[in-house]
Amino acid sequence: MTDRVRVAPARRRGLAGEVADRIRDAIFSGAYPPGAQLREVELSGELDVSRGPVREALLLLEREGLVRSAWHRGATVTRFAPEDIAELDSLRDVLEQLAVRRVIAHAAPEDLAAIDAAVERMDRAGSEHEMVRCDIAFHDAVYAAARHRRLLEAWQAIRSQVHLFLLTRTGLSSADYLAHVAKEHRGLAAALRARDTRRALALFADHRRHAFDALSDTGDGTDGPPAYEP
Amino acid sequence: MTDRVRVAPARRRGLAGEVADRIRDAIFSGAYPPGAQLREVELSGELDVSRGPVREALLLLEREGLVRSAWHRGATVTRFAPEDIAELDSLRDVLEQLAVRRVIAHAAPEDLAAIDAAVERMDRAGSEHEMVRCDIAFHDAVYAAARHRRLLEAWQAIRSQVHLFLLTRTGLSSADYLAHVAKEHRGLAAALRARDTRRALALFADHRRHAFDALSDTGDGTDGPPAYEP
DNA sequence: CAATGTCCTAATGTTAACATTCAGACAATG
DNA sequence: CATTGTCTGAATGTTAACATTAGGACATTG
Repeated sequence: MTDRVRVAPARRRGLAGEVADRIRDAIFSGAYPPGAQLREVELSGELDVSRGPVREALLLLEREGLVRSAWHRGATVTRFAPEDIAELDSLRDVLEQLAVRRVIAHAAPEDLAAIDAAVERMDRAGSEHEMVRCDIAFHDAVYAAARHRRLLEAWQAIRSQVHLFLLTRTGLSSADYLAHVAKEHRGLAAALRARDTRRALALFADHRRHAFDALSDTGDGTDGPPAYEP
Repeated sequence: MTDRVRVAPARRRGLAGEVADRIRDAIFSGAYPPGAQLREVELSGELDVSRGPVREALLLLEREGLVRSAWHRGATVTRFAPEDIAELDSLRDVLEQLAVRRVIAHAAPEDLAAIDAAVERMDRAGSEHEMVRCDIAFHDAVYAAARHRRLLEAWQAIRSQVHLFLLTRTGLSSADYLAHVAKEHRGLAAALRARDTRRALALFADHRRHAFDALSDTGDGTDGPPAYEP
C-alpha cells in the first residue's frame, strides 16, 4: 500500500524546477542580494527560457520564503529584519521538537544511516559555504527520517531562508568553527540513535542557540531572547 | 453588520487569486471530490479565463495542500488517508501551541477583540458548513493575533486541508453540536484573554481531540493516539 | 490466450505576442 | 518653491498557439 519509500523520485520536475534551482543558487551566491529585484524578462533572457517557467519558478521560491512578490510590482529577494530571524528561530524550535520526537518514536534504520552519512560528510567540508550546505542537508535528513510529509513541507517552507541566514551571518573563524559544528552534529546524531528524547531535544535547542547567537543582539524589543519556559 | 470587514487590506491579487478562490470553493462544495482530476482546459473554460491564471491558481492550491500535482500528469484533489489526518493533527498541535504562547505573550487588545468577534459570530451559524467556516475563522484570528508571519504561513499551508477534513467528517447531530462547539470556543477565547497559558494549552488540546475523535479509529498503526507525553 | 509492441489521443509543458498597470519624470500652477 | 497633474516607459499580467509527453487501445506474435 504505502510502499512509496522513495524519498526523491521527482527526477523530472520540468523546466520550472530547474529554473528555480538556478535562481536559488544565484541568490545564495550573492548575485541577487536581499532586496534585489528579480525581473522576469531579465531572468528569462539570462537562463534562456521563456517567461512561463520563470514565473512558475518565482512562485516556487515564494513558497520557500526566499522571494516576496506584490501584484504588478514583481518579485524581490526577501530582506531579513531582526524580527524575521526571531520568527525563523521560534518556528524552527517547535518544528524540530516534533521532528526529533517522531524520529525517536519511529525511524527506520536506513533513516538513521542517512543522518550519520550527513554527519560524516561534514568532516570533508572545506569552506564555510560548504559547511552550511552540509548543515542544512543534515537537518533535511532529520526531517526526512521523521516520516511526516507535512512537517517536511513546513521545514521546506523555511529551509532556504535558514540557509540564506546562515550564509549572510558573516562568520566566525572558519578554522575551529568547522570542527566545532561537525562535532556538535555528531552529538545530535548520537542522541537520536540512542533514542534519548530529553538529551536530543536539549542538544538541538543548544544547536539552534549557537547558530542564532552569532548575532550580537536580536534587537527585538517585543520578543526578547528565544527562550520558552513552561 | 459591517459587510466588507477586510482585516487584511484589500490587496489586489490578480486573476490567479480569484480563480484559486473559486476552485477552492468548488472543492469545498463537493463539485470536485477528493481524487478528482483538475484539468486546466476544463477549468479555464468553466471560469472563462485562459490557462495561465488557472495554472498559477493550481500552484497556489498546491501550496495549501488541497491539490497534488505530478509532472505531465496534471493536478488532482488531495485524498486524505488516516495517516494524513494524523499528520494534520500532530502538526496543528505544535503550531497552535506556539500560537497560544505568542498570543498570551504579546497580543494587542484589538487582536483579542477580533478573536471575541469570531466567537460571537459562531452563535449565528445555522448549518454545519457555516460552523466549520466560523471554526476556521476563529483559528485564523488566533494565528493573526500571534503576530508571527511564518507561523501564519505554516497554518495557511494546512488550513484548507483542515477545513476540508472538518467538512468531509460526516458529522454529529447538528442540533446540540453547534451549541457545543460555540461554547468550547468561548472557553478558548476566555483562556487567552485571562493569559492563562496552562489552561489555554489544555483547552486547545481538548478542542483538537474532540475534532479528530469524530473518526472512529485513526487506523494508523505506526502513530497511535495523538498524544505526546514528555 | 497472454504478453508485448506500436500508435494515437488527450492532456500538460512551453513559447511568444498582446493588454494592463505602476512608478517616476517633468512641467504647469498655486 | 512646493504641489499636483499628466504623461511616458518599462515592467508585469494575460491570452492563444505550438511542442511534448503519458497512458491506453489495438493489433501482432510467441
